[in-house]
Amino acid sequence: MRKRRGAGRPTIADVADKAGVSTITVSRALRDPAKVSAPLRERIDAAVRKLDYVPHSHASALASSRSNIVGVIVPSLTNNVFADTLRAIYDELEQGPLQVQLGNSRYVAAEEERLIRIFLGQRPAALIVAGGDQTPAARALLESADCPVVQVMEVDPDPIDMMVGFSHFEGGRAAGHHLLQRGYRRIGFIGARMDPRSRRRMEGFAEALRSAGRYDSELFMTTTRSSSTSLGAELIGALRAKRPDIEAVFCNNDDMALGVLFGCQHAGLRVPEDLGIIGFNDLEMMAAACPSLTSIRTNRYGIGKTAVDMIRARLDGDEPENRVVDLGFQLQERQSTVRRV
Amino acid sequence: MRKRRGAGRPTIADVADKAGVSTITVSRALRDPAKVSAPLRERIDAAVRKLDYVPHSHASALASSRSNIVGVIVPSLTNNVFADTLRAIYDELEQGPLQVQLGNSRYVAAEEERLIRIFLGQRPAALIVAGGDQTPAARALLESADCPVVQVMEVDPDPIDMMVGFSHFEGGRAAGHHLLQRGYRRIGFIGARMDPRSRRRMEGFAEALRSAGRYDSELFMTTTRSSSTSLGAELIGALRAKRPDIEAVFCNNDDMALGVLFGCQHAGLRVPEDLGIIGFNDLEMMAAACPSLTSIRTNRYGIGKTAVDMIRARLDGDEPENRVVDLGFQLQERQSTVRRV
DNA sequence: CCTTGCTTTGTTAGCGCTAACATAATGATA
DNA sequence: TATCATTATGTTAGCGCTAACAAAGCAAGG
Repeated sequence: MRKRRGAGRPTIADVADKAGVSTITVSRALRDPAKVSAPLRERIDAAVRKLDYVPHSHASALASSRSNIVGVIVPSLTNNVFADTLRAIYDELEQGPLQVQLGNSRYVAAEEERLIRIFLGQRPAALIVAGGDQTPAARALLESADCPVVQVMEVDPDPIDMMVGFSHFEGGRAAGHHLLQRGYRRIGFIGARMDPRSRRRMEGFAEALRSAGRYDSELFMTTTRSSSTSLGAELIGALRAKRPDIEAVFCNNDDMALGVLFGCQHAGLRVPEDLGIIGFNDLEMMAAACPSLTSIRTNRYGIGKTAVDMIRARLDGDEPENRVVDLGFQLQERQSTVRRV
Repeated sequence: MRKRRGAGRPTIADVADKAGVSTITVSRALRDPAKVSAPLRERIDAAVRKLDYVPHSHASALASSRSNIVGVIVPSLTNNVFADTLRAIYDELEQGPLQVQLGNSRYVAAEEERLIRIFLGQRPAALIVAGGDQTPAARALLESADCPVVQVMEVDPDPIDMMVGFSHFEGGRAAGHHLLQRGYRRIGFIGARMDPRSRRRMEGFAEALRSAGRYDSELFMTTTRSSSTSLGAELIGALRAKRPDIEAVFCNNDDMALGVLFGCQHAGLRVPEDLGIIGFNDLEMMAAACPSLTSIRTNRYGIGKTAVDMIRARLDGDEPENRVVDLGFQLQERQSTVRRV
């Protein structure tokens, strides 16, 4: 006789045998208990426990053309910003049967497209992608995907499907207004990586300065190198070498801002007296730093939570009220921008 | 007639038709091209490209009882330590067909066990789990898993299967020796979370002090709260309130160490003159800080890379030379422990 | 009592792929 | 040339689950 394959773990048929029902009844009892009468449900649950049965997710996915996988594509694993959002997604999905599959696009659009292709090949239950700057091909793929798609971290009037985040442009503008209001005049910008979101922050910031007649492109310094604390220290050094008269600087994220602070301390400059500093994201360390650092607080955890809520709603058949949710930001004013007059 | 299901994307049968071969030949051409003659291979490749065929990973997993999923279970998503290791895993696996499935146990052993169960239900190609402190049930599950299992971040003479990391006990001991060698006498410890690895660091540290007759339990302060920069500042404040004579402190990680530095700065204490500080992990910011912070450098990226290498070797049928790889650590001495005599 | 409509359970036939076995084609050897 | 070993391809039967349809059970209404 031909050998049987697999034969390791108990299958739904074993559970059905033990409970004295058909396999489809077991299937229903596990996926939608309301569809099965109480006594059968109990017998089935008992059999499941006794056999230590774990449904074979691949078989389920194949039979139903729908997996329990939520694909998540982020551009970085080491960036705390995404870590918080990811943590929220994991926390939220933990309750249900959905599993996260995480992809790292490393800020490369082509890589993101490749990941979208792979994920779609697995018929995911839903997809979460960071940002709104997909390649046209990637966007087309996502638009024709027959599952909910949530773009996170940004807002845009024209989402692929659903979207939750905030306006980076407005965040940058708020940073600019804050420094102007504090009386700073020669105001600069330091930006690393300069992905599309950082660029929009910079544009909003420049816009604020421009509308006050304070925009000076010489005080803007950017690089495509990835952001880090030491890079922040390095760039403020370079910027001050070129323009020692700079009074305040907006950093495209908090790591850079912390680096600027360290750079000032190493150079013997006082913050905020000699240089005002404002960061972006308001990571936990910003409040602890000495002096504490002003930043634009963003609700990264809330973004992840909302994304999952939107997916859940859609999977339950409800249409979310708004396809685009703006979670906003708050300016957290701290010592690093308190200018003595 | 009964409706057909699925019917969306092209299947392997479509490719086989187009190339004029059988499905199994297509299957072989895709998985192991050497098994198929060159002309057929080319016809098949052309058909794959023309149809934009993506293999259905669930069907493959079901048929072969083996998925292309590498399950990774870490206790935290926001801890930079794991982020670096994860990044290495993603970087390495990107080349091949293997996909990462990431689980977050949040430092809860029962949650880790649950995740192991779920992952095993998917017949993963391999599993990577953080640390060596699984519950007995979890350990039993992993021992009977018919796939490679790598425990990362630690070393232990008795691995479940394979292991790569370093000795936290020795790391702690090195920190202790360093402070002693620098002439510090009243030496303390600050630890948050106090997961098993932090505890082993503390034990190694205490061992070093004890062997020099310098161990003073009053100078050790721990909490189960999760570590953060502000918590570091808070704890050093509490410790100094109790024992103003403390001269140096080892922190169970770098976030705490940075917080201790900030706490000292807020309190007007000089580092290292009034207090020496040494951290653990040597995150990027440690070198940039002012003063720069001494730390124990660990090779987190290397751990992830090595874990994948070990898995690859095993899947290729080779037995790795060593089932336990110790990647060690280096003491990075910086300004925060330079004591003037 | 039968009909109607609902709920609960079962039967059957795949989902798309690959393991195992079968066979044909090729080359090497006696 | 016949025989055997090897390689290249094909046939068949599932992997474990669920969609679609079928049927049985039950209550309410006429």
